[in-house]
Amino acid sequence: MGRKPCCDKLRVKKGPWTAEEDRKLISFILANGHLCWRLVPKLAGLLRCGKSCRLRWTNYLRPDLKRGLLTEPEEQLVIDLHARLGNRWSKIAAQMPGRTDNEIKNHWNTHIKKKLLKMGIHPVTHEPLSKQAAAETTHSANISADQAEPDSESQPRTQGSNGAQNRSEENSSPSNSTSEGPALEISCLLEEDMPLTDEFWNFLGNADGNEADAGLSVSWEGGTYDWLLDYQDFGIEDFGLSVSEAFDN
DNA sequence: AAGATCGACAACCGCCAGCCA
DNA sequence: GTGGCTGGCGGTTGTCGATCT
Repeated sequence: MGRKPCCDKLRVKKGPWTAEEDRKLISFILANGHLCWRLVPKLAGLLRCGKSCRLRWTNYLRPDLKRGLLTEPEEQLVIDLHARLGNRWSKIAAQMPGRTDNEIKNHWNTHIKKKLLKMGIHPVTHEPLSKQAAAETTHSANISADQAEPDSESQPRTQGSNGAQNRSEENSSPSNSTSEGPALEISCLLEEDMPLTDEFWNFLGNADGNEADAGLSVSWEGGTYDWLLDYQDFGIEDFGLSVSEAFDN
């Protein structure tokens, strides 16, 4: 297609972020907002592509992120939402303040999927496995145990038939074939997306040289932002301050 | 104690949608 | 209407610590 890469790959660093890079990114974004992500690494003095900066910020550095494993109620919510929405992790994450799509996706793949299989529930259709097995017996006999794991996600990846395309297929979620049980319980949550993100960015916008206006007085002079880096380890709740409270002030 | 294997999660890749000139 | 650019998404891979042999 001749599309230009999002960055000059030859001069871009890849791999795990260092504490120094994190500091630079946090410092820049809280001082300026993210402007255009493509410009962020340049202006912040980072040898990363804008995309990488955006991911690092949204998935790891954002101060409103919760850290640590999903709680039981959160896990149940993920299962319910997945039953209704399928692999639309961003939509699922939108219903769970402080959690990212990446985090939920990882947790699904490493924990919940196995948990559901153990419980005899198909992780994709949310149907009982026995029912699913009956439907698949015609072609699963020769497949190894791993491959036999009923999982549409392990189909050969054909770009264009993946999640990106699902986004334009509003009713492609597995819930179409399931009973309404959990889906009804959460239907009220799906009326509209959580507004948290916008408020958060408004907050950052206010931080444009005048943090006090945002209700949170943060000193960036002299690089005193260690408190923010600490969120990575403890989560914002551990400071006795919820994000919504911060916005309300 | 050392190497092999596994599991969890951070990060990357490639695609699409939407915006704008 | 068209093409380029950016942000955002989901799938996949890479890395590293934990556990096992």
